[in-house]
Amino acid sequence: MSRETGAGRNVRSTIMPNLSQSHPIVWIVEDHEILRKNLQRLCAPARGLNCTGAFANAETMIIALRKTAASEQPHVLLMDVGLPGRSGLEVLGDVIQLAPDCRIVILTVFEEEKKISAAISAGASGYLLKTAHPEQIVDAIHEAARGGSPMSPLIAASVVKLLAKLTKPSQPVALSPRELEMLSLIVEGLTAKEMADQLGVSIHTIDSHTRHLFKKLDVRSRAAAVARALRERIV
Amino acid sequence: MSRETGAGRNVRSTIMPNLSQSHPIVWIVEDHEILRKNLQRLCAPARGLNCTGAFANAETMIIALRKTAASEQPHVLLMDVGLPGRSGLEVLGDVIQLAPDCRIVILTVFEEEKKISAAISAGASGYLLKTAHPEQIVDAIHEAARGGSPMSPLIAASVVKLLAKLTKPSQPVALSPRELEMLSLIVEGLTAKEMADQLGVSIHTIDSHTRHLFKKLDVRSRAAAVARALRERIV
DNA sequence: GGTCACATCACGAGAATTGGTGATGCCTGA
DNA sequence: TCAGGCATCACCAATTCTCGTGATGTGACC
Repeated sequence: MSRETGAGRNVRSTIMPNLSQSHPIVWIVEDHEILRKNLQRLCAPARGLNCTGAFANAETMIIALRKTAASEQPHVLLMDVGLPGRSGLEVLGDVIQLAPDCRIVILTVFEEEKKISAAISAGASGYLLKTAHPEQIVDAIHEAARGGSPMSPLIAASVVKLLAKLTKPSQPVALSPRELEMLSLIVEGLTAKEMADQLGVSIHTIDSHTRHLFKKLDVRSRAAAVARALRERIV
Repeated sequence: MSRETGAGRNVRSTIMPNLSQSHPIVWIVEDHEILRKNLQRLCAPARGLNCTGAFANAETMIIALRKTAASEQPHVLLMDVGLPGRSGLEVLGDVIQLAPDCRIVILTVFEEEKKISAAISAGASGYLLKTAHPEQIVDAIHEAARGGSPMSPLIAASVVKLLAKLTKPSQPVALSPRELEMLSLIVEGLTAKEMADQLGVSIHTIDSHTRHLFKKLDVRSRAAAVARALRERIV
């Protein structure tokens, strides 16, 4: 997807070099030197980009970022998160702290769900497979600068799968309205007495409903009931 | 995914005997007639696609799907989920039930987070904005058939935002390792005695830890502790 | 009209939880 | 060396929860 849509984006930059100020500032973190140089070349004014920093590792990038004035901070940070595993995602927090508006695009080889979700939690915006074509990378950087989250379809598939897992309703248990109410109040942390007061019924009633609820949920304690309720999104 | 099928059915099999077999079968649901015809034209063998169904609404599509042999079911279903709001996402469950291997690509106008997450929960794979270019749509269908989840960067941004919200660690409470263990076991539904047995310590110890835990979590019951733990992803 | 699910209420016993208070030993960092 | 955090254990009292076994009334459904 994302063909070269940017036809009219910045063809004029070759004619009017000053316009490069409006080009997204791009920083690159990539340990492989040749790849880094290639990426750097790719983010040229001719493509509407302005690469002002390229680093071999995340640490030096952070150090540089610390010394950079807000106006010169990158709009998009293209980060290789390779096999090493370390040194990549850990610094995302620092980046966000130092440059809250910087969009982070991860460049990765594998599509491990774990790493992807970790990267998202850490604040990354886009995810590209290293197999992406140069034009796709350029497009992605522009999309990211524009507030989008460019990602390779295969990575997106992982993200979708994850999100589906996290949001699926899954309410196989049929609870009566009253039982559902019990469950909600228990989850709220109320004691049986408080529930009775709040609902204006006797504690015995609460007790009875609760026991039916337990039977349906197949649990033997309020704590376990809460666990089931929250995990299966019943409440 | 599962492309092995498609044996007969193509009129042009006389002309291009075997080629179209490898083309993903595409179905389209789009109420706007002109748009539908355009999409239909787009999914042509020349682009490596094989559109065998185009419907004005989801209901007729489902009816058709019910009558379709597994081997002729679509590999990719392109669905317009327009303003009506209804009639779109509700049927996704049916589609998945009838054709589990069918990848569903949503074509939408807006990027509402709610609808997007609803669609994902319902089982959609890809999400395109209607502003996408024809070639992007074709690309997306191929990506979907290949198991990917093509999505417009803006939509992906919503998805990422959602996922980030759902997976953010948020552990402002500093618990000791032992207290964390208590919490985990409580969430598992164990009683204090069971915890004591499992950990090989006295129930008094469990008791004490649990009370410290409660103090830190600012709760007064195991149920409430479980609620906090799960809601804030402490466990 | 009978059955069934549901909401309501009740008693009683035993188990579990919670809340004080206090003590001992271990380890770590200042 | 010493304070402080942590894990461990203990006793005691009050409260709460869990469970068994009831009961009544109401509405839905066949």
